[in-house]
Amino acid sequence: MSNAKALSLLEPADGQGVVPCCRPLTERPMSAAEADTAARMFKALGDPVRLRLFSAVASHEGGEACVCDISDVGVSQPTVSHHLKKLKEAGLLTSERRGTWVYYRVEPSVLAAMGALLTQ
Amino acid sequence: MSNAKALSLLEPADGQGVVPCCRPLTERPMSAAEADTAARMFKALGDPVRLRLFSAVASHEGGEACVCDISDVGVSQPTVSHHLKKLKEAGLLTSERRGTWVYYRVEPSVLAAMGALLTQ
DNA sequence: CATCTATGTTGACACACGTCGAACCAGGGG
DNA sequence: CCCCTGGTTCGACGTGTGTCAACATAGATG
Repeated sequence: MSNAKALSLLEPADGQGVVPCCRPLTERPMSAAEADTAARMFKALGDPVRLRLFSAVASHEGGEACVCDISDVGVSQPTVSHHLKKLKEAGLLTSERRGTWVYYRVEPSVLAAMGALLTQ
Repeated sequence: MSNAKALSLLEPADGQGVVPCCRPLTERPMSAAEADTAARMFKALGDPVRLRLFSAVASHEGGEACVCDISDVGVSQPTVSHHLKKLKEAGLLTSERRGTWVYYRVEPSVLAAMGALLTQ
């Protein structure tokens, strides 16, 4: 469950954690490496079910949501679990088990980095 | 070649053209319909080659680029053409033939809408 | 321990996707 | 008219993806 920090758009900060990077993709042509990591995150949001799950977590009060709160998106429960895993692997979400339930929350710096990428 | 206005995140303006819409996906859970159209655009950017092509067009001087200017991304030329078509279908690019060459340019309002979606 | 609820994992399957070579279309010169 | 160059379309092939039912695991609770 350690989330492996994914392959985000983020550079490791000096000591720990991550910092936003990435200037707008309108500024200069992206390199192959940049495109590779960024595409992984866009791809994660490129499925309607995943996008709804991500939005549901992001907009939930307290910045986190239990699976039971957001699993009403029209697909089976295993499918929900599968998509949440994909979002986690892409570095967009983190998860934590507390008692009976598992809570997901968004990785805010990653969201910021993607937003910056699409700024003009 | 009329580009069919795609299924963008954009609402048709009163008279013509499109206007940015879409509040941040952190603001409230996306509906199925919203997620459907937005996911189509994220999906289009979810491939490294397409992302580089898009970035190359977006960052090219004059806001437009001939295919010959950007087709050096490591895949065959038919594949480049295929990806550009996908980006066009997603509403991210438009194309126009002028004489011998075909020029692509980004749909700026769409870029803005996607950026707004990822704002916190 | 037995059992119930909440999630995750596995295996299978149909379909979508990325890629290429070959064939094809559009203009611009000879 | 032929041919060259820039681009798109076609057909095929292997791989990836979304989905589900069935099974497995983690805590809570009796």
